[in-house]
Amino acid sequence: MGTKETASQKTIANTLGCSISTVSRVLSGKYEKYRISDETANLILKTAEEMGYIPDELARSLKTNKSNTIGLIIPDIANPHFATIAKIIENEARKVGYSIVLSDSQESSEGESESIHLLKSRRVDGIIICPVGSDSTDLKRIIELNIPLVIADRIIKGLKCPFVVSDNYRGALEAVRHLIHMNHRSIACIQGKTDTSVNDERVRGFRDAHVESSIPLNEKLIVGNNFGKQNGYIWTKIILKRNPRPTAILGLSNLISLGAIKAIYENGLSIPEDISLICFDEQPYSAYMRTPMTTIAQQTNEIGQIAFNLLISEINGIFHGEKISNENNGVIIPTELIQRDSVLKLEMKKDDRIIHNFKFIDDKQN
Amino acid sequence: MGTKETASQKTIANTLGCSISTVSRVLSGKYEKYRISDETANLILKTAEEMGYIPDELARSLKTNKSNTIGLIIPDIANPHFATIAKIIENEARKVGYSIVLSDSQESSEGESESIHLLKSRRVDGIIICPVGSDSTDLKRIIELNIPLVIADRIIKGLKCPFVVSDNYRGALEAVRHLIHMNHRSIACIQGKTDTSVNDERVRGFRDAHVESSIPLNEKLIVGNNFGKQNGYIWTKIILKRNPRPTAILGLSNLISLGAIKAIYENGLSIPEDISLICFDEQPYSAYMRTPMTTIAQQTNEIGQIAFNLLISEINGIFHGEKISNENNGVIIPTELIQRDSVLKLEMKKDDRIIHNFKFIDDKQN
DNA sequence: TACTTTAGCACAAACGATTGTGCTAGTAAT
DNA sequence: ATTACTAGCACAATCGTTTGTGCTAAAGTA
Repeated sequence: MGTKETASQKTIANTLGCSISTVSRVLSGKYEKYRISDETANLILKTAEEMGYIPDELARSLKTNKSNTIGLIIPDIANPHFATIAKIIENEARKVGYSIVLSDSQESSEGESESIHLLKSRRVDGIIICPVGSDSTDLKRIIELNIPLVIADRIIKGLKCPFVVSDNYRGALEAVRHLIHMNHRSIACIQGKTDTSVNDERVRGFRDAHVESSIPLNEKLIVGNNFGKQNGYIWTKIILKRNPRPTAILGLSNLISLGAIKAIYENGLSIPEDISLICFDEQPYSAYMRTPMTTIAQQTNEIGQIAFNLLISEINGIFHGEKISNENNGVIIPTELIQRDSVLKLEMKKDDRIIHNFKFIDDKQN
Repeated sequence: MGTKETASQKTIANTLGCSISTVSRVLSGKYEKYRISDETANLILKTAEEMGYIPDELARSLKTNKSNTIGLIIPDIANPHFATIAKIIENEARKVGYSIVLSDSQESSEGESESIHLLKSRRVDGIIICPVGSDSTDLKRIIELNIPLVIADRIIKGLKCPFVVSDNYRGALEAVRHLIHMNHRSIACIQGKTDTSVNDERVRGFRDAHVESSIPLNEKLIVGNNFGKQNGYIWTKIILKRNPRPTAILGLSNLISLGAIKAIYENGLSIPEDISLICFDEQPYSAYMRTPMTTIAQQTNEIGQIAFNLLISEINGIFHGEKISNENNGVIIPTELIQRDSVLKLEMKKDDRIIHNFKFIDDKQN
């Protein structure tokens, strides 16, 4: 029971007795170029308004070969970090007339492949992806098809495509430096999903901070395998049983840290008196925890903003025939260590005194 | 420099010397109905594979008048509550072949109008909206156009359209009952954006809880005007100066409560010894705050799930010519009070003893 | 042999827009 | 009066699909 048939240029042309092309030119504002009289133009504009004309973007895209749509693939949109990135991208995109097709890959490679396929079908003008793993075959295919692509939040090595990430290496490095500065010598690292750049860079920072201070690194203190709360909980439980117990934990994600906190409290210990904790990802509540958390903050807004800008450059570049992307247009955003109360300054033993002679590692990335 | 021209049915037909229609029928799996020989079919399938054929959903949609796309309008995708809803909807949608076009209305009516217009242009098959205000003109127009619509998380009165919301009234009612049960008699309510159903229902619950227990309600203790952190902070600061100071605060959003907590600590007070606090929205960190929070949890996943199911029903209903929506297919999801440590049991004065004779209000909604 | 049936496909018209080109009538120029 | 412009629009192809219908040749029937 269609109350109103939706008006098309055709309907307008028919009721007015003029041709579709005239209607099109008026409605798209190009009526001067094609010398449509003001009279006709106004008439068309008026009836279009009256009939509630809404341009069909699908038809338009089909003809112009531009969908004004960008695909966004996110591993978990419920994660505030990604949600923030998505928000910025959506807001920026809308300002310049793009819509966002959102895909949640659910941290799985299959989901990611599926999403990519979907977006290709929908002929998006470009794709921003926070990739799930380190496999680049799908992404390479996108590039081969000349679909503008930018990678956000995580790096995939060997892929010629612009990217933007936090300086995860330096973030971890500085966090551990701080721990060492507070005289911690036995630091556990609960990591996230291995083989992702985010995780591996953070672990690398963790390692190098030990190396530069000549602190022996106990490999058995690098544990865990995903970014979730469970992982943090389980491994903290295990670590707390170690003898001697580490004096500090570096949690490589916000959720990991939440799990760690749960385990610590469950065991009747307190932070930072019994064990210190630093976690990645500043959150609105970080300051309001039982003990306010020392965190490594990422500039999430900037990541979103830059990802979008990079994509627009790609789109325009490709659109004008010049492919501008190369390996060098990657952007690395610094992190910031926010010190609160979750790290305790330990008493220093005499023979440990040398350790403050940091041999600062020259940390080159990319 | 197009390395590969993208293959269309036309290209396939040309290289094979057969007609486009045959290709189409084979690729869409309807070749039996049209008696295409297995030989031809296999040949087409094979070359389609080889040429890397990807169906053009735009063209398909144009022809079939079905975009397999649903529009999702969210006031703030960075808010975990909405992000969770979005996630569920995306995941469910994908299972049945729909893509999501995401719009963030940024809590503004203009943003919302803009989004709606955009989605109409893109010929989405249906829209799920978490509306920003109480204005229904845009939404009415959607319904007039016969575009399937469902409203999630917030209600708009007088709109004939399926919806799903939390039982905000009962959530607040039970929270305040609990407070009263713990002998609080002077309870402040820091509210969110007025004129939204979420807020107004919660305030109504707040009021009725007083009424049913015959507790005098001090209107001056209902303060605030948006769901943000600032609002919670500012009004808590003000309230703490009141004399006598209220013994408890009901925060109508998670962020409001975070602001309230900040203000309370800043003033050197503690929770719950100096003042009790209950907040809406359970969060992953609620249990790990300085004092674990008593919260009113919403079943966010269910909201998303049901919103999606309602939309699919609408889409299928309309698609088959029968409009099934009416005022009665609204779904209300119960909330759950999660008791932790942020509410203190007060000593009861003698003359207050009657108050436990709850005249339970018969709370009918919609 | 002549006629009907059926398998197997091609033709062409849509869907709603864009855009190069062509056509007509009025005005200006010679 | 003829030619030359120009203003103002219409025609028709095209984007990549889908789908109703029509056509041809081989097979079956009488």
